[in-house]
Amino acid sequence: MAATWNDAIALGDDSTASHSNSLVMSFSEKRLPLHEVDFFAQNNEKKSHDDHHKMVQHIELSEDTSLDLQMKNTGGKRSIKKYGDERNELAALVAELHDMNAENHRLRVLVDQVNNDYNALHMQLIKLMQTQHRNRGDQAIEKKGKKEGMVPRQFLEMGGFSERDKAFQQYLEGSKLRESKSMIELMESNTVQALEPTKDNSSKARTMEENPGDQAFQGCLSNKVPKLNSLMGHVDQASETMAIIKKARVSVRTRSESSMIADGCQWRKYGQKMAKGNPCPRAYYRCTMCTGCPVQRCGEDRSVLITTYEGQHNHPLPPTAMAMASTTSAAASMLLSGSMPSADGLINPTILESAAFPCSHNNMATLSASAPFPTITLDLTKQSDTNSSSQLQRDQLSLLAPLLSEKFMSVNPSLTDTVNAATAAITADPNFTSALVAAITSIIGTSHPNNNGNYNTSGDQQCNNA
DNA sequence: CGTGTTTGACCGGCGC
DNA sequence: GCGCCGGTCAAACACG
Repeated sequence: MAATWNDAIALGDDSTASHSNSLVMSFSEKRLPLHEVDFFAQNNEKKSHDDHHKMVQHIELSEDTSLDLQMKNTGGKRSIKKYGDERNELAALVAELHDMNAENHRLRVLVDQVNNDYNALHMQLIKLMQTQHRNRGDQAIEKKGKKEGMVPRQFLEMGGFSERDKAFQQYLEGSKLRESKSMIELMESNTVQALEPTKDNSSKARTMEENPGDQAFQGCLSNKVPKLNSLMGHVDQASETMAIIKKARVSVRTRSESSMIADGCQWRKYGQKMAKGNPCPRAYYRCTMCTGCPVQRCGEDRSVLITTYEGQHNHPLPPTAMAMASTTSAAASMLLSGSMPSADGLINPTILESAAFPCSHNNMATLSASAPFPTITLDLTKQSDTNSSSQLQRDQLSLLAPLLSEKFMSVNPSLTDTVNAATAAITADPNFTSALVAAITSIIGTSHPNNNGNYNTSGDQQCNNA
């Protein structure tokens, strides 16, 4: 990584007087990375203004682990000096460098493994929720969600990610890689077991107590075990989580003459109310592409159309609606992940409420945990040009959906402060929200000519949900 | 006649 | 307990 040379190395040109680029490398008491050494040589080459002379300085490790500093001059190779006194020290540094590289590689493998495992578990959780969601009636779920309200923290978040972070942090604090690996494996096994409602949780807890090697992991869970157990014992946890997802809202603000947003879905108006403080009526729509689809929304204000998506489609969507649906769904998932309570309890809603995302030049995405349900708002009204330079197509927008989730995960080093994590998910990349907004706007812009505010009622879209 | 919209009534949550 | 308000229901109506 870095070399310490106490001796001044003078590389003088001995052939031509014009090539007086005496490279004086004074590294006394100064550590320079290798790339800086190389840059130093190249910079000096530029100063020479001599194109015929190409000087490449490199450090190579010979078979006897000696380190030679060589200079290539017009193809010639000349050994400058050997530093026998420094040989052992440099060799030790190189060995250390190799060790650190190997350790770095192991860390990369570990991180990749953690990410892969998390993704796999995430998919497993989604499948489980979908399965349970199909088995149970939507009405039962809605009633359940209404009665029980918010369920603390997504289950996978509790058992998996945050604990893995702790394990990784413990590794960084000096513990052995093997220990953290075993911890992670243990966490994953517990997470998987937690996803299986048939497991005996008490026996699992007993096993953890009997195993002294799991003390660390148990300590990690100590403050969360009540919550964990309370959740693990419930068969309806997936349904409850599904209810939360259904209640999470993604709000899109657009400027539109139409009373509806043309996003490719079929909407049926089932009510209209005059909202207090708003002269414009608020209309309520349901997705009619499938009976029982939980996605609903309302729009208000004539100049600024506010479309609020609530729930997730439980049926296949046409390509025209896929992009918007997947994006809003991912945004809702991200919102839920970020709105989950911390270890100290529920997040103070005012924190989320004030968590405005300073994306780009203006706040285009805002988080709101104001009652009754957490909402993420994408403000497209500040987009001056609906056909922005991004011009993302629908399929490209669909790629943004997993990006939303990945963004959240990648910048989520610790869930002890989930608000910061959710905020960082978007603010980490200033262009991300801009691209998202541009993509949604492009969809709206391209959809209008076909729909003209009236959605197709011909029923050409099939629904496989009986 | 089928489908979608309109609109007043109804219900439940929430604050005072 | 009461009233307000948001959300939903359902009958009446409109339209192709």
